Amino acid sequence: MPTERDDAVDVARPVADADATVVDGRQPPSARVPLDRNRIVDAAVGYIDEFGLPGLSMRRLGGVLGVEAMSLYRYVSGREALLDAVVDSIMDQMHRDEDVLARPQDGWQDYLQRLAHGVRRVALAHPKAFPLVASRPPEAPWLRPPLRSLAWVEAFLDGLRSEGFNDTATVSAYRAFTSFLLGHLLLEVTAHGGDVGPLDVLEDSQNSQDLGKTLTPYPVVSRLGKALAEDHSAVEFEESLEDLLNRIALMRAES
Amino acid sequence: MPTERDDAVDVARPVADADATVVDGRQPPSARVPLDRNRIVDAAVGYIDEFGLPGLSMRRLGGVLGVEAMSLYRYVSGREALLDAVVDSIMDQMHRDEDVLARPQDGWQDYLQRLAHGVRRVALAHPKAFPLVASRPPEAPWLRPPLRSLAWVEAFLDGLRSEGFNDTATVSAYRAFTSFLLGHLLLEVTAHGGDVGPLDVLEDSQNSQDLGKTLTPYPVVSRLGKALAEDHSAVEFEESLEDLLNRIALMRAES
DNA sequence: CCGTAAGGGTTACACCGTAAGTCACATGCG
DNA sequence: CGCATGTGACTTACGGTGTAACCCTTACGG
Repeated sequence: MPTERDDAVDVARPVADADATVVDGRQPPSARVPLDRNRIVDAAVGYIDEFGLPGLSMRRLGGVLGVEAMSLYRYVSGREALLDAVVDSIMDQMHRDEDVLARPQDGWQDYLQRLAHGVRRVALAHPKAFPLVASRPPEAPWLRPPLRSLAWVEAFLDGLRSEGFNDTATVSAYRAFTSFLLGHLLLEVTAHGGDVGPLDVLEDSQNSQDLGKTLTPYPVVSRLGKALAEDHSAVEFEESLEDLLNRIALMRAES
Repeated sequence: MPTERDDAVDVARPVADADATVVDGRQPPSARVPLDRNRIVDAAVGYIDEFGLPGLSMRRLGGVLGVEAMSLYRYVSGREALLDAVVDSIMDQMHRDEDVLARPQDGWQDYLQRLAHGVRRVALAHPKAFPLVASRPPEAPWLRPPLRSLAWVEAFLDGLRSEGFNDTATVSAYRAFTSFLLGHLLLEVTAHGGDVGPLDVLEDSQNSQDLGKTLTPYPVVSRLGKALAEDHSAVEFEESLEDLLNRIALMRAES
């Protein structure tokens, strides 16, 4: 019994409702254009890139896809799983972008350089999404269900093993490399407006803009503020990466 | 038209309704024990430490404090502000724990060691909360409203300035130090059961535990899994920190 | 004794994730 | 051809969330 609610629904109803009983007979065979998991995940990534993670809801994502929220549940088991898939998708983007994950060919140093820059490029391409990636790392796959973005981990470990790293050196290098990327890119990305705050997207515009010289009890901070805000992090990334590679070289030698 | 919904509200109504008018006359002066912002924030920190960030809701937090959710809004302007306050509180805990933030006395190297270990101790003390801290760094205080955990930043910058670092070296050191801590501690903490990021799942216990030898298409990962899961990260922290200090020494010299 | 304001409770609303049921159509089989 | 079956999307419904707006009780200063 349809109960005819006061129908305040003002969203655009796509199609196929009011006249379902009429002849219609107009649709070519597959008018349904079934959505698939990839379309959903891609839409989610796009939404996060544009509006940020907090605004992403199942209903809203459904709206983007011209579909009711519940339809998504046929392809993703829930919001959490969707976010996992988003993380995976972003990480696998490296694989598509170019051969970042290919076995080392010019020695492990260049290999790690490629890897690092690949990840950095991905992070900067999705500043709003990267904190999400960072906050759910490969999910300790060696315990529990597994399945996060293991292709990356596998490529790293395998690549180093094939370059003369023994097991312990490989593991140490993995940890050093990972934490380096995590720290650097998180910092870089949040400086670039990658926020995690829930729904401030709309506008926070000007309030209390008369902070001309409001009392800041932190003199050094306020003096160095401009310098801190500046963005030569690309250079710093390069330098830190070089140091990291030196350290990894020591690990390899010590093995 | 209000339509008089079927009013099925069956929640337990607590107290203080039927007999409010009676004499009572028993309460000593301040029976209300007014809650204040600190009590709220502390309760929030405690809740996150115990149950994780995702489960924290205003109503639940109110319940912990024996208060209705809406009463919290008199002290914190909303959930987001509350989380900001939690981050601040955790960061300021360093200040209380001991004199981590005191000006350098044994040279800047020992100062930075103290700082690093102070932060690490805080991170390990609140593994469930640290990802939250990491995901909202000092909020680029030099732009916009400011006010995150600037005491820490100020201490760092001031400490280094007083130890012969010029401005650019100080800023570079700050960035290197911060990203180092971010990366290392995030990794360490999430390995220790730190919860996932911003606003996520409540609880998903064991499902599909029969992963006896499910097909893992990642041979190296599964072989090195045990080693990756092991936890000698304290040692690694120490070693990486030492290398970092060397790098910072170079920055100081180059200035 | 009466403002008056603060501390807290109560109601209401829009939105969220999602379990469960339904309906339209495509495709198989007899 | 008719009918069973399955699939993909829509609909309804429920409990939970953050929070705006209002109400009530108490404390206290005049």
